[in-house]
Amino acid sequence: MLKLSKLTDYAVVALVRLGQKSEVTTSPVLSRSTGIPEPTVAKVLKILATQGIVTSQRGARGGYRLAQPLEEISIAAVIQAIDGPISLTTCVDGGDCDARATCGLGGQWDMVNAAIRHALSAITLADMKNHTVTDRLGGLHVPPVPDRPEATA
Amino acid sequence: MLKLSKLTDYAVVALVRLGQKSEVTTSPVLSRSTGIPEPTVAKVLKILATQGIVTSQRGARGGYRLAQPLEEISIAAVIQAIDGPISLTTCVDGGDCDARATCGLGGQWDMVNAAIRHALSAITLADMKNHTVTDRLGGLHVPPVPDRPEATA
DNA sequence: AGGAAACAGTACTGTTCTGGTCCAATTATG
DNA sequence: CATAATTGGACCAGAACAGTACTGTTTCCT
Ligand code: FES
Ligand code: FES
Repeated sequence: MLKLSKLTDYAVVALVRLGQKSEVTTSPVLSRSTGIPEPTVAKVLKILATQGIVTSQRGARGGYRLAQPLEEISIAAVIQAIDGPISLTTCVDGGDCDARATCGLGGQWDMVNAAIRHALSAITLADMKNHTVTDRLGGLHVPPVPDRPEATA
Repeated sequence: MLKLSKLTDYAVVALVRLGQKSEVTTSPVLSRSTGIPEPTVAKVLKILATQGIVTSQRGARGGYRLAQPLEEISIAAVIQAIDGPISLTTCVDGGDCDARATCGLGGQWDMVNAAIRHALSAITLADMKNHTVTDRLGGLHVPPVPDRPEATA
């Protein structure tokens, strides 16, 4: 459905909230603060820790902290941390496609894929927090769209 | 994984190949021409027919034909026909999100979502065929990313 | 008219992936 | 040193997806 997992959405929310705290924060605290179920936010933070998005402190009095400021973390980074690499089609980047030889459209998907990746890389968590996404989107608004004839059912 | 279904990939391949034929073409022929397994290409074409992307001719000597020229069919249209609507997060467009009230970042995802949708709408199947995707991509390359917003924390 | 070719629709099955839960390892505290 | 707090990693259930198979309907050719 071309949708990213709910975990990724939660990750963004948790990270933005975490960026507003200056001290190490535990999963339960973030859960209450964001409204995300506690086990889920815990899992998300765990994954983000392995990917280096946040740093973790084990043991009592432990918790999580951002490894980088919000401005340095892009949406794409979060998506890749949770959802895995951004690959629109399975063919890109050496996927095992049966029709690779005969499909005809060579690395065209790679281009589209790279475009999406760039777009998502341009938006940071700070943009999400400050609601300045619209501002950033001016760059990727694709003005030259002459006509958009939808499928006439 | 932020990837669209393999069926969608096949759909694009089949449509491009179909656009190169001027006559009605059958599923088996398209299968041999593209390398996609015959049952799969049949299924894809069936779906595309219901969505009005292609027109079908039943009976012997039947087959499929494009309902519109390749230049008029956008990638987004194909994706929506096969994969369903493009909604990056479940929250957009009235999804049932538990943390809707507390998540803080309001409709920010909607903006990102709309940007992706626009980008995919700007690329047509003809671009895929003619390998002119890179050309179109100039519009959504997001050059203005130089300035990082100041840390408000 | 009869048979063959091709699409239409449905249903089924196997697999993958997501989302969520549980228990073990680790560290500060008293 | 014992305890409590907190992360880390493994595990399991559910859903979504891809692929396949079958039956029915329509149309052309003989
Ligand atoms: S490589 Fe997968 S369809 Fe072309
Ligand atoms: S509405 Fe779903 S996380 Fe904000």
